[in-house]
Amino acid sequence: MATIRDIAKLAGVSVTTVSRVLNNHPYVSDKKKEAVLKVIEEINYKRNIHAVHLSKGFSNLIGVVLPKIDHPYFSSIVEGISEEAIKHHLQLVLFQTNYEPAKELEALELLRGTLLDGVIFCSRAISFDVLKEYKNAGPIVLCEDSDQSHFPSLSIPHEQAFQFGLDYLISKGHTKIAFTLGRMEGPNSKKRRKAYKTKMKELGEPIRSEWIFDKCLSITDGKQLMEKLQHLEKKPTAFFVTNDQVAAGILLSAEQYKIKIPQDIAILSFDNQPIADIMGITTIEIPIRKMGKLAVQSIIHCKEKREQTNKKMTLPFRLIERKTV
Amino acid sequence: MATIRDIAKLAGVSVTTVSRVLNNHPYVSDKKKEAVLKVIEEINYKRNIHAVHLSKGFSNLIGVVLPKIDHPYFSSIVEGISEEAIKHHLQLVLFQTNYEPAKELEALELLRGTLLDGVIFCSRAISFDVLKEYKNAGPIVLCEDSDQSHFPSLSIPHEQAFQFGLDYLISKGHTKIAFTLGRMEGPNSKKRRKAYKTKMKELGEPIRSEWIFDKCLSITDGKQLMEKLQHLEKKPTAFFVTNDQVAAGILLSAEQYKIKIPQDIAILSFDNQPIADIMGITTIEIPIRKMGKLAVQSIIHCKEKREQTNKKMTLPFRLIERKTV
DNA sequence: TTGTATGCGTTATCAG
DNA sequence: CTGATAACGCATACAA
Repeated sequence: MATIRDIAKLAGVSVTTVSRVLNNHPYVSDKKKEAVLKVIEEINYKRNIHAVHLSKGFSNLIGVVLPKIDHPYFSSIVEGISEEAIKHHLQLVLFQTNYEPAKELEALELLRGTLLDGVIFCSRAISFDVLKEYKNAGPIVLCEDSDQSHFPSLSIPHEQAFQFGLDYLISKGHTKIAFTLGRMEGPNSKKRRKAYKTKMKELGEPIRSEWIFDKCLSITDGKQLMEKLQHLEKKPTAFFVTNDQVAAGILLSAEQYKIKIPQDIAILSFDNQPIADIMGITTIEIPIRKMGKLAVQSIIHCKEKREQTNKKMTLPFRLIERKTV
Repeated sequence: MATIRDIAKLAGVSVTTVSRVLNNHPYVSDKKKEAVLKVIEEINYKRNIHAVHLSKGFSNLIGVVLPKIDHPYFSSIVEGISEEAIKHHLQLVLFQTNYEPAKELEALELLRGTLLDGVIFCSRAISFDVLKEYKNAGPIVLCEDSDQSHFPSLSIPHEQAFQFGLDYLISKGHTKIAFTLGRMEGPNSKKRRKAYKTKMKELGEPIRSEWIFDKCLSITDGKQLMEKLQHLEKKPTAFFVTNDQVAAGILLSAEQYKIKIPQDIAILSFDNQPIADIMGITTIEIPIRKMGKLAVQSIIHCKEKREQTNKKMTLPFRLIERKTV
């Protein structure tokens, strides 16, 4: 492989001049610049990026940590991240973790090893205490509704949004409300549970643990939910679900159980993905792509200012009324 | 940041010994090894990965090129790739291209610049001639039904599969068959078109260009298709569509047009994603995740043997009969 | 405007 | 088993 030294020799200049040309620095005479460019073209030179990284001390690579890329919520975030990253000439390194802490740590270790200029956690399983150990490893941003003040975070206000949704269901006459969560112990789920508890207390309704369904993320989970519903002694009149996928699963299997929506059961979900539009699902929109973009901007901000921010960024949500409530 | 030199000094050994310990080389006395490990632990040393990469000449990073991550087909491939990559301690660098050649070239340039140890094209827009220029840059694998013999490729036999699907529709009494494609000029689409042409000729049916729909990829595209169908003078009795998403879109909007499936129109699609199961879509299964896994294995093979293979790998497909034909 | 010399942090070579 | 030293390829103070 040819190096800048080879180029320098062939073009009759110094390596510095070659480097300057390569990096579009000023103070290079047109003549020499041309000579260098010519040689580069001739021998089809490409610079060794590892050497650039080592020398500069950074890489333009950022890590994206998520449990599963094959889910609309996460692939939407990544799409947002990707769009913004391209603008800033950043490359994305994907960490599909299945919520295994070891995999999440891998990303953090690479951050510390300076392979990554920053890490975006779309969701996480590792504890806060572990995360804090990497506080100084580089920029980290969390896409979750977080109360901590160590890392920047990015989310809709889940508690408020969930309360808002409950109020909407209540305004439609529902008091018997069941709900689903993606991951019971996830930060966002905790907020949702809290909102539920508060609101049920207000209503004077009991908290029925059998009306809280964990690990509901996919369209398949929604379908299975309908089966579980059959075995419920006391049935709710409304379902407030994790996301549009779950809602879609419910809708698609409602017919076989002779359940009419919204007459028998109302469905309210989160996200507002295309499927919600097509199936007429009433949902609370989350600006998922926007979250991705802001996450990248946050990383860049930390990188440029060389400072660790811990800004909590709250994004707006809004109700999209359609036909399931 | 601490370096191995610091460690060496603190532990009273040479940098070589430190390096040996770091890389689990033999021929290090337990005593020195322990001393080194102790210092490493104490100062919380992490090695600089750029330096490792520069020194070793490779990076354990592979590029994944795709138009859009937010589509079940592509996120499934990536999931397969990811699963296999983890086993081999490879990290994935994502290139979301929107089929812009410049973005695809970026991945290839990084391959040439040795940042990437290999590149997997899940789909591509650049021409073959351009691609060939990177033949020697490193391992490249194509997830497409390809006739070329320069790069390894990985796909179901699209022409055969499409013929098979047509035969199935024909066996069910259909001869008026329309179809959709993701990208008219994509390699896989070309095969499908070819199969269609052949089969229609056999049947003595004319090729109606208005029965061929391009750019159908998403659930939304499927929905729009139903609207377009209304304006067709002569209507088909069956639709053979790009993937399950399109099929789902059709099914979900059929009702509003008072179209019964399969009575009025039969639907056959590709992929066999979860939504096909839930909606009862008859589909031709493509082992998408498997493709991702094999792609990684192919890259690794090239890397290890230091040889460019050009093996064309053909994966099996199979019909999943459900309720739409 | 140009070039020399040195640093970036690790691994590999080879002599001991 | 151990260590000095030379790569790896580029960027950049500093000197000219």
